[in-house]
Amino acid sequence: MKTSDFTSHTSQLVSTFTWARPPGRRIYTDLLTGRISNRFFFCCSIQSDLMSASNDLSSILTDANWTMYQTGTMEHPLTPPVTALPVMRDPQLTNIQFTSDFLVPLKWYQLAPQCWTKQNVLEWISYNIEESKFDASMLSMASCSMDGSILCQLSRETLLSMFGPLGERMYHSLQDQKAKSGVDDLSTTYDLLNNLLDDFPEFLTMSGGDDFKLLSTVIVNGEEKANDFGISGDKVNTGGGLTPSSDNGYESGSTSPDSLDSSNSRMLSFLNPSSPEYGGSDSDAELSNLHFPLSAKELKVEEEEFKPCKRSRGRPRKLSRGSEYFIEAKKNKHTPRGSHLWEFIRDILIHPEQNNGLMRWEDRREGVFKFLKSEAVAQLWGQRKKNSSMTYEKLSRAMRYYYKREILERVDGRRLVYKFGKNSSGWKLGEMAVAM
DNA sequence: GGACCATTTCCTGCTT
DNA sequence: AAAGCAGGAAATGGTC
Repeated sequence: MKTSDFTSHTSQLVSTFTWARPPGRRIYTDLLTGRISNRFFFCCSIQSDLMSASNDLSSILTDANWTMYQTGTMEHPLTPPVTALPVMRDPQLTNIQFTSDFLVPLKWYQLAPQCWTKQNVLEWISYNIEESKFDASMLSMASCSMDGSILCQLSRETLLSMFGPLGERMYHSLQDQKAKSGVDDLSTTYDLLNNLLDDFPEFLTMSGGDDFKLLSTVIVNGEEKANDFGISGDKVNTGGGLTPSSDNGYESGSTSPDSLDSSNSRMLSFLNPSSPEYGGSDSDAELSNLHFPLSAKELKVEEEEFKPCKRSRGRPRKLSRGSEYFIEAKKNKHTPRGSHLWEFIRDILIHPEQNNGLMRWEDRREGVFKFLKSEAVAQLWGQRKKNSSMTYEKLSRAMRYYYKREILERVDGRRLVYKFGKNSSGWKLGEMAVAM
């Protein structure tokens, strides 16, 4: 394979390892905040995920719509081949498949469920819906917003609850797929990527910008492996802050398609409620609220549905009836006390080895600091608060409230720069030394 | 159940 | 033009 070939298909490789690109952020956020109908969201969320994964923006959407609309007898595009799983025969290949020239993202039936991306999960759902002629209106939004690692954590009862009449089928389908894939996929994928990067060092430099990010850690049979690709800063963290994943061996990771790179979440697990350090679990609780009452025909996105609808001010209600089950599985306790925004910010700053370039001190002695990745910090804060629609704009409003309480002081004329005030604590070097 | 706190969300206007 | 800042207003979730 030539380097140029590799370059031209980078996004396809990346699609199997990353998801950090947020092209659908606005649409996604607008949906969560009620500006766009759920029906539109269904399409957008799929597209959003796909944009992050591939240059082909339409295939999964096409598949989903195909499923919803199709009444004939054509073969479904997501239908697994009748033949044996092609990829599982080759333990060297996991989320990517080599053809003569390219790297091609694999389908759900070619992967262990634990390795499924959100797209793969959607494909799997789509396939089963089609096979069973299931009415999609029964489906919970929660089922459309998780990746395989989360899916695999769900109990049979949760699946039954989530998929209703289709639950039994989905459960068995999942079990079948698990049984078919006894390969240590991620482990080999990790090694494979390492080898690829050895062979193609250019890859490290062509991933600049915000287009995508490599995973900095990979979970292998319940253990994360640090990325040792030697990249730092915006692209990849070099591996500090590893945390064990959840008990069953699968890390739930971030659940928002537009949110912070899950690697960042792990890097900052000390700040993350899903990490053992916090004892809670991260989830997109709001998503499970969003039952999309769509039938197949209703999936057509009508123009008027794009019009933003005005929503009420303030924080939207979190839970609705019917979603408790999924939330139950994800959420343990309420937010621990003492986890205020300014403390969250402080904790990022005082763990420089783990803050992954999110923020930095401008003047440590004076308590002046700067956001380097404002949206990423906001996303992380959103994860902490189980709020997938958090933005820097909102976070900064909360920050500005601290001026009055003198927890923060204004720093005029400098963007993204704040200063701790006299009512903040725990950031001064002296204080920290005492604390230790 | 209500008061209160700490945000969250939306908004308009302004500045960089 | 886009992003960020400022701050009012209204709303929520959690705690007491």
